[in-house]
Amino acid sequence: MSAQLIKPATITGFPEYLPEERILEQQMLDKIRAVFESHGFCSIETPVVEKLEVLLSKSADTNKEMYVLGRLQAEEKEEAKMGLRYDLTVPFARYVAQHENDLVFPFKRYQMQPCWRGERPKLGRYRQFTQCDVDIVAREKLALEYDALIPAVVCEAWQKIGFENIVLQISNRKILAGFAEGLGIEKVGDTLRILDKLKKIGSDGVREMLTELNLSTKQIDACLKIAEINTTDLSFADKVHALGVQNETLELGLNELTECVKLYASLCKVPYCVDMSLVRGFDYYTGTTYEVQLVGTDFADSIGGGGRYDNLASTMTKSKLPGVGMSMGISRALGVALKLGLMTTGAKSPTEVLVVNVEGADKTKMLDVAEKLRMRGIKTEVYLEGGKLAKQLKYANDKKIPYVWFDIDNMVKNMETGDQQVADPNSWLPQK
RNA sequence: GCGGAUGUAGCUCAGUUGGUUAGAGCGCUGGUUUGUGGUACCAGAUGUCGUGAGUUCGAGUCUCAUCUUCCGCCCCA
Repeated sequence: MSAQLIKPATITGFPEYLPEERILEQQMLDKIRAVFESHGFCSIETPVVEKLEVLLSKSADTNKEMYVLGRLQAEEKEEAKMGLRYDLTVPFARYVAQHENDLVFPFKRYQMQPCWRGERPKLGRYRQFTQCDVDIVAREKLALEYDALIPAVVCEAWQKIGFENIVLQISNRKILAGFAEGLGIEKVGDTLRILDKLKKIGSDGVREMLTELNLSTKQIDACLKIAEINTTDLSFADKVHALGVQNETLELGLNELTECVKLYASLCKVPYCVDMSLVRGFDYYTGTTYEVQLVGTDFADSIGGGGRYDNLASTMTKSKLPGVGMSMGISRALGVALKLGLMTTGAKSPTEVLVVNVEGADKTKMLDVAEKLRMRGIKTEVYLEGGKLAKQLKYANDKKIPYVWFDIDNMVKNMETGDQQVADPNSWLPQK
């Protein structure tokens, strides 16, 4: 009779959590939300699906591992016209362009939703992952101060959810771009992309790739020199100037970054590191760029990043809508933290109190006790079916429920210490 | 998509030069303990050895194919 059982399995890269992991994630999301809202950011959500023309509007790079969507009933040759969002920034740009007349600027929003990329999964890299983005978008001109505010808010959020040991990497694309221009390099974009790999492939690898780009040895030497600049104070500007390249964009970038870093340091105690090789993959960034890195672990990838984008919506509206924002890679951070033992899971349910069914107990009274506790905000469940007390206590223990209530004599048992004492359901409070 | 590995109980893994009933720890179930869990002790259950074919008297062990997962590249949270 039994046909071959289907092996229950998720598709690699699409994470799903056990209750205790999900509780951790929920707690993180709640705390992040609280931080964002404390700074006045409002929440929006956008559809998981966008038109391909929107998704590809700012990076026509079809090399990006993007999921496209079609219907099973579609005509055979019908071309895919929609896809799953790749990040939250591009849909946000569309949102702002579309609803421009209904929004109040500068528009401050946060968004916590999943994104999809068809990449090869590995530790901290998934095909579906949740991002928490905060962005500020203005009309015409967005003050530079916001470039400092955004990382301060994001770093505060990271700290609130238990990532104390982090560093903010910061740079400004105008510096590297202006520098390259000043050197007479034509393929500025490609050059920056290669320099971004410095930490990963080393100076020899970068030199090799830049040589393939037909840069002169002199140009390559200069590029490597600037990309290797790495400071934890404002001295980066002097170090860049010492390389002797003159360029207007370069100067603008240095001034912006100096102002930004100064303000950031006064807003936030999370250490920063000015890293000239930081460019980031998305080509829509036009100025400040950030990455958040875990320190003291083997995990080298960033857990978040972002930057300033002055023209993100330019393909969708004639209005000028400059913005700056950052993204927190919450799935990655959680996955890595659990894997590296930076965090451990706790309870398997939100229950704070389990009302147990002692033999001879009055079920109405049990439910009444539970309701009294709930009315005061204490999360309470009732072991209605009864049975052996040992089994009920094991249930509480397995789920890591901190308190058990014996309604028959109004005793509360602390499951951690084993202490038991008489309590009044109208006034008792769990110790947090 | 390309390159390199991996695959044995729910989990982490052992399994000698192919040899008969495939193991450990953890977890799980039950008991010691008729109102008290978590510790301890005792007992027990569990596997088409990833899948399919081949070599062989005999395959978890060898060969081929296929799939899966993992690690790089690409890309990036």
